[in-house]
Amino acid sequence: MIRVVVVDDEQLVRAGLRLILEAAEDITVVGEAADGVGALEQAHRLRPDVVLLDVRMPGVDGLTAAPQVIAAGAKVIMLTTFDLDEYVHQALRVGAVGFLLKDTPPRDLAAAVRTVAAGNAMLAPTVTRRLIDSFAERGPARRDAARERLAPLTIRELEIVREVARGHGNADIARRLTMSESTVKAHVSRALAKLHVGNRVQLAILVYDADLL
Amino acid sequence: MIRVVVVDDEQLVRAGLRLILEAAEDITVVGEAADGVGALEQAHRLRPDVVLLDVRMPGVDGLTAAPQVIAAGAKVIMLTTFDLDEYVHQALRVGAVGFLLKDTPPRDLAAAVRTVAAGNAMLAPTVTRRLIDSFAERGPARRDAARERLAPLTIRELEIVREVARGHGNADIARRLTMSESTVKAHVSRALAKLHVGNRVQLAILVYDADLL
DNA sequence: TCCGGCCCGGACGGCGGGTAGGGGTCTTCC
DNA sequence: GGAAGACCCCTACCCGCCGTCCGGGCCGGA
Repeated sequence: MIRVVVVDDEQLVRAGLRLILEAAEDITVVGEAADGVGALEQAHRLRPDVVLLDVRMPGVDGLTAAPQVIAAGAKVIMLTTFDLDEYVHQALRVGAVGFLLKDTPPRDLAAAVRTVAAGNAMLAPTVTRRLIDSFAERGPARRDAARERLAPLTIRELEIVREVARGHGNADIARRLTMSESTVKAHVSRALAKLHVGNRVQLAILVYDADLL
Repeated sequence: MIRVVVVDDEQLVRAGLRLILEAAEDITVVGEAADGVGALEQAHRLRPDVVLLDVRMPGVDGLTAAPQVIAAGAKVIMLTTFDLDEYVHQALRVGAVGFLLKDTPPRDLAAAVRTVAAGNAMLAPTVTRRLIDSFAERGPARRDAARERLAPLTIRELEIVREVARGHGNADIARRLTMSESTVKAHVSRALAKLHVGNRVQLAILVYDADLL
């Protein structure tokens, strides 16, 4: 049985959600709250599997409450009437695994709760679309290309180049890796030659593109 | 009526998909193909709204065919038995707006076709989950923070700092922006002071995080 | 044995970063 | 209207760090 808490400032919405969810035999609504504070309190006291959290609410809103609710051990599905980019970005960043519009059909809502409870994620189709778009443009296209370029480097060289990309000077790197500054210079120099770049900034750019922190 | 083409190397799978989709009254399967070449041919000839494309196929597989199918004006939903990260990344990068596993229930499959035809996107829950994860860690969190840090810079300083982040030397920058090398150095120096960083590599890192190319 | 990776030293030229200051425009305040 | 000040852009000069080139030594594996 999946235990759910619904949080919304409008009592009518809460009632509607409860009605929809209770209709499913494997879901039970164990609590309600009208704002972020109540949500957090219920999350700690009732230990629900899933919390449906309205984005906008008077007092502490859903977005600010979400991180702590998640920390309390619950999966969070955000609910909203409008899927503004700002909301979505922030919600997903703080760890929400669902983002639905309030016009979601009942059966999809129940399905979302099950999906999330199972450790997966569920987004409204429009949200999914935009998430894919933002992923595609920033995709791992350059990443693979950059890694290809970094391939000829030896282990040690790569290690030093990563330090370079962190913005450290040669002296710093020498200290961190406990070696002579001359050695660091030699490694950097050979890396520059292998990668056909002129200075350490371009070195850092490559490491950055390759996504190696 | 949503016009669909199904592409899979196994005839049995194609028949199954056709059966499922034809059961929906607003969907009609107008064509089938067994590989990427056939998919592209059908896409051009039949102009379907949606193409269901198997990832792995003998000959030209779905991933390589997808870009051209999309270019032909169809929405693409990728199908696969295993949701390997590599597949997902590549598929979404080339413009697929759906990614489903072959164990997707019939009604979800039809729903996915409708969703995609409406211009939105539909992913398998497990895929959505991992997409969110990769978004959260690489999200616009640092971007905004970095832009905040770069705020105190003047227009000109920012202009120069961006050149720095491209890996250009001071002399290069001076030539590009038609000013003295001394001037460039001064700007860089003041930028370093304002941002409280020690060298130009860290400067480049900030610009990179801020996503200003 | 030779080869390749990893480590070190020294010296040199050039680039990078700090400092000081001149000229320009705009606001503020008398 | 004019002076003071703030801010930005530009420049010249000095020095430390970076990058290169020359050495060389130590190890592991083909």
